[in-house]
Amino acid sequence: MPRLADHDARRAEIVEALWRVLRRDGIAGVSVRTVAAEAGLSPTALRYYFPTQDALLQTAMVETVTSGAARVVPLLAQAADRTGVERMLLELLPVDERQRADPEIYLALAAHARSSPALAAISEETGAGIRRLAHRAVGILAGSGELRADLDVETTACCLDALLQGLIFQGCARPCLTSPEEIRRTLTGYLDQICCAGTPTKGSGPTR
Amino acid sequence: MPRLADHDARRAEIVEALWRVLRRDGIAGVSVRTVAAEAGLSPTALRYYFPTQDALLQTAMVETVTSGAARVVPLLAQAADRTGVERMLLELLPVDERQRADPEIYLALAAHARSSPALAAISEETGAGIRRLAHRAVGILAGSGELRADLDVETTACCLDALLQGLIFQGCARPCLTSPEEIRRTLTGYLDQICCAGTPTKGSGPTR
DNA sequence: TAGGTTCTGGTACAGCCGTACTAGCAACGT
DNA sequence: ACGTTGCTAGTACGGCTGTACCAGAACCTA
Repeated sequence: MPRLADHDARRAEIVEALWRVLRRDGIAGVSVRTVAAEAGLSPTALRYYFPTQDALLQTAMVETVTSGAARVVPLLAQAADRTGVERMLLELLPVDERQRADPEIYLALAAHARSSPALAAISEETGAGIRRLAHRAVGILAGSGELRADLDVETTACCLDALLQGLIFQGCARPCLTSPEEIRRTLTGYLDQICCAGTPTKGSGPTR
Repeated sequence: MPRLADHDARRAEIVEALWRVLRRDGIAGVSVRTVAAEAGLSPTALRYYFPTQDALLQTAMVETVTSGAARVVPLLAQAADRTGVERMLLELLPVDERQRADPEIYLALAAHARSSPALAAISEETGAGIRRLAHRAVGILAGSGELRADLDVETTACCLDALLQGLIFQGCARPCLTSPEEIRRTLTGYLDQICCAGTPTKGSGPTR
């Protein structure tokens, strides 16, 4: 077996090229040829690794989601109070250039879901994941006693879920209107709303 | 001057055809030909009213936004307390089939903004409009004395803004996961959170 | 060195895209 | 009745799309 190139590494390179094109030109700019050119390959070479365009888009979206999950899950595991919850949730939001990529790609592909049932399924599943995350977050706050006693856990989790998705959407679709600082401030503000006033959480504010 | 067809009516028909295609097949299914066929016209006839595809997309998006605004603005004008605010905000969310159309179209076009600066501008402006609306809503609650005294108006408005956009995104992008009842419940739940517990708001408890 | 496998570049095919042109139809003013 | 004008259908062009085929280069094994 000659020319044993690392297939997974090659696929990763191609997916990253797709991400670059996607962020630069939107989903409309993504084609087999443009992505291949971005990756420095011929369309045929790309097709060797991804037999069809839909497969490419699918793995690109899955890769994006798992990338985000890889960042969040460890933080979730070690989060035990509001400070930990806030740190974890911030990792999900487009608050800096590095983290901005994932949601942007995710949104672009989610919008394309009507054209591809596979993408729709991934999008739905991602949404469910964020919802679970919101539930876990509220559960942690309830467990640590920081959640206001008069709040329903279920409803609060739904609110947090919607808030997160809204911040993601705003931060990606309208970066000019929504600065990272504002995203941080809004998340902190909401946690202030749902947490007991007695708990001194101000320390979690200045992130710098 | 013969055959004096009502241009505006014709344009409206075409825009509605575009909406139907957009909701059925996503932005990828929208082309001059498909929209023309949906409207029962030849591509040439369509081109007579919209000289270019971008113009068509632009007016479709503007029309969507103004359609939503036309529903919300009167409700905003007469909203003086939480009940009015809630009614107004519900008009903005995809809680029934009729109202689902606007946000769906808006989202699809917003996602396409990277390919068209004009769409991006409209999208940004729409976002600013929703933000203003959130501010007005919180302002009304503050004016009626229903807003919790310990809450910052500015921060609460940002939270409400993000929550609304999140609900819109969820309701449109993942209708299977987010039922209209849940959207209503989440909005009510959030208003419960930011309003004084003392104020007896209708059905603010268990929605069913 | 010969053989066999993995990989890649070039080329080709339909098909759809946006846009443009041109001829012709329908209706109104005169 | 007739020309003028508003409007529409047909057709065509170049370009880009996804996909497919095929010859050949690169490399390991023997």
